[in-house]
Amino acid sequence: MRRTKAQQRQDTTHALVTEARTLFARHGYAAVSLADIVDGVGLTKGALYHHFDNKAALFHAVVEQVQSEVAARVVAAAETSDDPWLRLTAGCEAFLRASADPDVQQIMLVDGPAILRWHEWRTMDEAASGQHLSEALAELIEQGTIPEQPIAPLTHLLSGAMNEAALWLAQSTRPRDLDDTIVALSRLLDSLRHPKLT
Amino acid sequence: MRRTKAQQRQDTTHALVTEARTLFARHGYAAVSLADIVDGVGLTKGALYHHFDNKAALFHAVVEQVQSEVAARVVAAAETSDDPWLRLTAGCEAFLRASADPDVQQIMLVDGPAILRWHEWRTMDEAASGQHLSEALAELIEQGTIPEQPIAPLTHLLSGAMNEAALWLAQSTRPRDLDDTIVALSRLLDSLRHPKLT
DNA sequence: CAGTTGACATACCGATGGTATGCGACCTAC
DNA sequence: GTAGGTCGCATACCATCGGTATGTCAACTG
Repeated sequence: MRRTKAQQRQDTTHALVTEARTLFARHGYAAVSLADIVDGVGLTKGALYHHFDNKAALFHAVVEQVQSEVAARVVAAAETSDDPWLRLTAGCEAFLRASADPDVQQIMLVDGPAILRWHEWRTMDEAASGQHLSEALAELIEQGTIPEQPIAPLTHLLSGAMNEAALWLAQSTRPRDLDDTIVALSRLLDSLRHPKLT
Repeated sequence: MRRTKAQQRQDTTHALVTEARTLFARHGYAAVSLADIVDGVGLTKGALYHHFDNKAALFHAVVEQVQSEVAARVVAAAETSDDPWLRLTAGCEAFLRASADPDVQQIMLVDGPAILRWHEWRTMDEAASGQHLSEALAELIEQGTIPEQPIAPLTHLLSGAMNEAALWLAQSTRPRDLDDTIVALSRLLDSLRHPKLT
């Protein structure tokens, strides 16, 4: 049962992040104490503070994990097609479905902006799923599918729309709501490549 | 200096809510202690707990105040016209401008969903600005300006888009971003009444 | 194998949200 | 108008929690 130090370090940090993720997702950041987390892994606060600067730093690691998983699912969905437009719509739909996960809900969308100050949260979100969204939009503009326009505002409008929709869907009881939302989102996206007739 | 008890009660609660709002908006909910709040008003925690069940209840009252102000501004903007479509767009634009207020930012959009559990926050937001949005959409469907479709998903998509856009605009340095966002939002809204040509 | 570093545990502290209780000003009933 | 009750608030206190200081034993390094 001899373990190398590097492996031991990786094991404990991973265990802490995993346990923290479970508790944060279930009860919310504020309602989870560090004692709850370390007890669940059979460690003490000394171990936690050896690997993380403070509670927020541990939460940061959890958010990184969750966001990377969401980003992976979005990318996987987008890569199923070569057509930039289909990649955009597929990515958006994949994001909505991924956000149905309660972990994503509470950690990424509810506690994330409040615990990490909003700017830091935005930076992380940008680096994860937001990145692909703005890239997809840029590509569509470049190839002339949607008209020339500033990308940043559009990215935030769409990203915010999907975030809020995901939160709403989480507590919705009617299964139809998910489909209705995807349809409504598709309509909005479609409007980009069928600009209004003036 | 005799005050009736009812007035005294109203005065102190109002003072507490006002002071709490200032501090919550400036430093965020978690960073403000109850001692900070009562010191600023010249009272003690005893007074606070006589009027509010706990810290979250005080925050709830603050959110109610902020949301009612935002709703008032939205309604005022919407009432300038009789045309349902103009009332929708004017309301949306007014919401975006109202959300530029740092109080609205931090309290309503960042801390709100995390402190009040999301469902409660959503209920309050629904009762305030969200109400007018869905009513406006319903009216437009009824009069045939936009096609028949489920209202709830659309409401949440648009509401989320504006919330996120407001947060982004708050830390944006370029003044043009606000105008660009309003334009982009108008495009999305316009797509509702100029459905895609199939 | 000696000395150092790293991975934790233990013990402790200050701050903070929350509670129990006491007191004086106001209000009501007679 | 005054006695008893209620209300508005202060004081004192408690438990918990995030964070720190320090000790200890295993693992690495020369």
